[in-house]
Amino acid sequence: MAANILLVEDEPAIQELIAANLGRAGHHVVRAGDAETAQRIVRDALPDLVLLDWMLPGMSGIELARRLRADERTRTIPIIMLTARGEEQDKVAGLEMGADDYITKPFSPRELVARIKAVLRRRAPQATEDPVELGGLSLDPATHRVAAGERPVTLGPTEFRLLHFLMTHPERVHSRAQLLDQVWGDHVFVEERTVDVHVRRLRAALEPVGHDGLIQTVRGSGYRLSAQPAVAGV
Amino acid sequence: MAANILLVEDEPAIQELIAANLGRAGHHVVRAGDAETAQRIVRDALPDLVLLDWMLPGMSGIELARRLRADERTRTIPIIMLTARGEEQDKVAGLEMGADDYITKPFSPRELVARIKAVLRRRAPQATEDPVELGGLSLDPATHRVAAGERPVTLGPTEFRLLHFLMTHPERVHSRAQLLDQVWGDHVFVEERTVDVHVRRLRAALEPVGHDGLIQTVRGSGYRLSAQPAVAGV
DNA sequence: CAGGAAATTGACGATTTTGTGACAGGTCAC
DNA sequence: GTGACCTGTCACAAAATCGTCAATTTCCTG
Repeated sequence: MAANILLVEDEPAIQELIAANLGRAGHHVVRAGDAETAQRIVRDALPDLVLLDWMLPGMSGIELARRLRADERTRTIPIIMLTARGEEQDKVAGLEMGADDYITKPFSPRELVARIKAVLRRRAPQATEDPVELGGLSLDPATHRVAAGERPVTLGPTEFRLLHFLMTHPERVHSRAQLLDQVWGDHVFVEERTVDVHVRRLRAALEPVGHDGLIQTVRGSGYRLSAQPAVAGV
Repeated sequence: MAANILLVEDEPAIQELIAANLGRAGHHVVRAGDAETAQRIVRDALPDLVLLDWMLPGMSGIELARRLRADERTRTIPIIMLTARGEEQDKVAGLEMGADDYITKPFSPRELVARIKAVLRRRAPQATEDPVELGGLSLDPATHRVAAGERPVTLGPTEFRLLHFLMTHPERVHSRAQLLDQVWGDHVFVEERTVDVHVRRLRAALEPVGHDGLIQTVRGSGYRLSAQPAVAGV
């Protein structure tokens, strides 16, 4: 249950206190004093969870949260907000922004650790930065490129993440609900049928480069990416 | 995705509101106004999930949660806490107690339904995920594939579940009623003859790949899957 | 060997699930 | 601004699957 946690907090004393407690709980903590630094660290280190103070000098916490949610690589990283008492409207804004939880200062270390545990438990591990290759189709998270042999494939952010997940978990059938969890993140509320639409868009992008049978429909269950054809004819 | 949900809430108005929303989402809701009643219902009905208000007359929600976690049979039933704003310390206790999630009042029906779905989903992966192999026939729930040696077999969802059940319970005779319970679910109302039809469809799919005698009819009793020939005679 | 119960089979309409095209908002770079 | 994406949701079309029935066939009993 140990995790890499990025702590974004401008007050040194509080930063120290929290870091000490998280360290004692077995987590590895990286700290940032402002949102800009935090943003860079997130991109570089892709932590498992971000503990985010709402009141920051410069870019606000809420703005940082928005940006993390806007970037497809960081979209699914859980965020826990730290808010001062009485900033009710901020909480609402934060939750709408896609924060997974919030905690009001002052809080007990015990509570903080418990919430982190709960949030992490909700999320399945995934997302590597390594390039993936499968049946002539290659995808590189770092450069954000997809290619079928020589020919490049252009995808929207969501289709890219969807394909990335499918390629890193091939052969297996994924229900629409699981795909929503893994690709969209479990804090979003979207219709399951939305998955169908994105699968269709992905198929449409893959078909002209000769990968039409790649994503298969398993009726009643979900979708599966497989190099093998769904049925071997004859 | 429909589930049996136990709602533990003492305030009639809220109880009504939540129950209505869950009902609309396709869940079957049983209600309890206090922890003692709830405890009895859990033991009798073993619901799929417990929605538990923290503030209850008599035994508190937290105490109920503790007892559910202490009992072997109820230990794995997911619990979602309903808390009022500001009951911070209770949340901590609840999460440490093993609640799977919590939601703060007031909440939107949509969010509640979404969280329930998420929790049930996480609980979903069962031990039924293991591949089965029997007499040259293999079935893998994870990839949703069936193959006789090299040759793939295509099945509809119901035939797939039927074959899965038969392969995990081979050499035993199952009555039509038992098969309906196990494969269709014990709540559906379908004719027993329907089982015959699906057995036939399954046989039809298995026969071209050399597994014709696999599913045997036991006249007057039901069906049996066996690698052994039906009769030793002749 | 006849009678009848039990099981198989083919057909068919109803239902469920998935594919598709369109559309209204929203975001972002210019 | 504004125009080029991207997204999530619909409504409808297309396809696959389901459950039931009635006609047959099989099999046991007496």
